[in-house]
Amino acid sequence: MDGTPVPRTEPSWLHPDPRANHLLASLPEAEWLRWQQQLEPVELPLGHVLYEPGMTLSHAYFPTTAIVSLLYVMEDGSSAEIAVVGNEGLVGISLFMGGESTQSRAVVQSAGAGFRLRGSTIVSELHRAGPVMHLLLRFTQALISQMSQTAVCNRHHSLDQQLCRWLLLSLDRFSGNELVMTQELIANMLGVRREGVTESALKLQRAGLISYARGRIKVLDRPGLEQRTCECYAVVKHEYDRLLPHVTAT
Amino acid sequence: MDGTPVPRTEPSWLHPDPRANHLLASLPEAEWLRWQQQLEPVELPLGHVLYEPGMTLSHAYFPTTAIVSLLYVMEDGSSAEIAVVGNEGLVGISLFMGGESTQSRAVVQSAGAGFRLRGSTIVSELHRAGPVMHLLLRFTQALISQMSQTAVCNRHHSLDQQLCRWLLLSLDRFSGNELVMTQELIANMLGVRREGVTESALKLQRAGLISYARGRIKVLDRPGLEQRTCECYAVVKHEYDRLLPHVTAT
DNA sequence: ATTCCTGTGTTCGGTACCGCACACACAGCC
DNA sequence: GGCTGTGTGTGCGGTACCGAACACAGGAAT
Repeated sequence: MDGTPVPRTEPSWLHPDPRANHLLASLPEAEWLRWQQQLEPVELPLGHVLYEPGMTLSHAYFPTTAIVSLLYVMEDGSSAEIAVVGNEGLVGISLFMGGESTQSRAVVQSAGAGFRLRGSTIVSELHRAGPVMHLLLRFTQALISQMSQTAVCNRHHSLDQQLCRWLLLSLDRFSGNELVMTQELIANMLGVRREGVTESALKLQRAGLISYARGRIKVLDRPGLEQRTCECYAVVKHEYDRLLPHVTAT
Repeated sequence: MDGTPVPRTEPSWLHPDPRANHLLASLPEAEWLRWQQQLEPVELPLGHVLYEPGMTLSHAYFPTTAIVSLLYVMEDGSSAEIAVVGNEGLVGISLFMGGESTQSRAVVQSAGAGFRLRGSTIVSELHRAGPVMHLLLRFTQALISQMSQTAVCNRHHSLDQQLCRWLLLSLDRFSGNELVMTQELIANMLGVRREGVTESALKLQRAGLISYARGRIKVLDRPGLEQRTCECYAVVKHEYDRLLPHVTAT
């Protein structure tokens, strides 16, 4: 944790330092000062929907301890995760990309906190065509690579591998080794049956990589997961590290 | 076709009006004049690789009659298409998004012509933070929606539906109703077996929607294809129309 | 303790696609 | 004509996942 932690009276896990978000942390001093007063702390409870498909966005969200899924929900109700955003990024790129809306839904996958910023602030910042623009665009590029890899992974890899990838991606966006997440929810994210997740999770459990108990996953052997997953995880991770050097957590 | 078709001595199919590319066509007058002299006509033969994963890009490509696939090739050689770009867009967004390279490969899927522009020109244009920036970003947003939808489609829809989607997407980026494309190549794009494509194509043929003969697909009943495909096609098409109103071809 | 509910484990038949092998069909070339 | 190569059709067994049904287990409420 970098930045300047100031003691507060309110619980610190609720609104920690904005700079726990790596994008905010890597803002140059001048921009940081401009933004600081405008950042609005928000609580992001599990399942909370930041935006729905087609909805005009008003704010961009910078998670600090929360994890947000970009989910696509089909006409028949089945769904698939397009990408995950945690403290390494921001939710709501369509604000500055143009169009002001997406086809996807943004749902809080792991409860936590974050900050938000009015869309107009971001847009005007983009127009300065300075370092913030480059930061935002590089993050978008990283997000694109995650989406591409999701497409590829959905096509070619086994559920076992995808579950590992998903756990690792979530873990990277989360401090600690325990995720609060039912198999049912994971199945929604991956766009598969719950039973499939059960089976894959059992394999991982028997191999001693994780321990699973009623919605709490504890990761016991991270290297083991990395060994079982497909190349997709590493590709995405490298791309994030390359494009957002400040962000290198983990 | 908009723009101003001028008779030429050279074969017109080779280097038609740059403004056959809809992005170029929707440039404001001032920007168009700046770019015009810098646009370099290029021939894009079938199978030509515009860039490889990790390669630093020098130019952005604006197809006019060609279609380019953004393809991801895995370690084991299998592949999957991430998105298609034709005369509605440009190839090489990573030039201005930052990072200057992608994890994917850009391959000419249907031979034709196009124009290219030095990367530095695009970047400096972006820094003006004017209408061109918005145009480029809106196109990127449209491309993102295509990628997302590919991910979803790969997860949930049958090969039959995906083949229809693929044909329609290609058709939208192509004038005429005949594609030159072997089943083998389509299989590569969709990331499936060639035999699978054969079977699906047969169904379409028996239904009288297409006719297939040694690498030439003639589309006989476009509405029929639209009826058979999944929602993905319409979603992507609407998003392109919404974000790039000038581009509305077909 | 009993009940209820949520979350997890298990089974079974079905299907869509895979990998492989091979047969055929058309085109160009000699 | 016969040859060759490329593109397309077909038939196999195998497997990964689906849909549905159900059994069970832990925690919370009563």
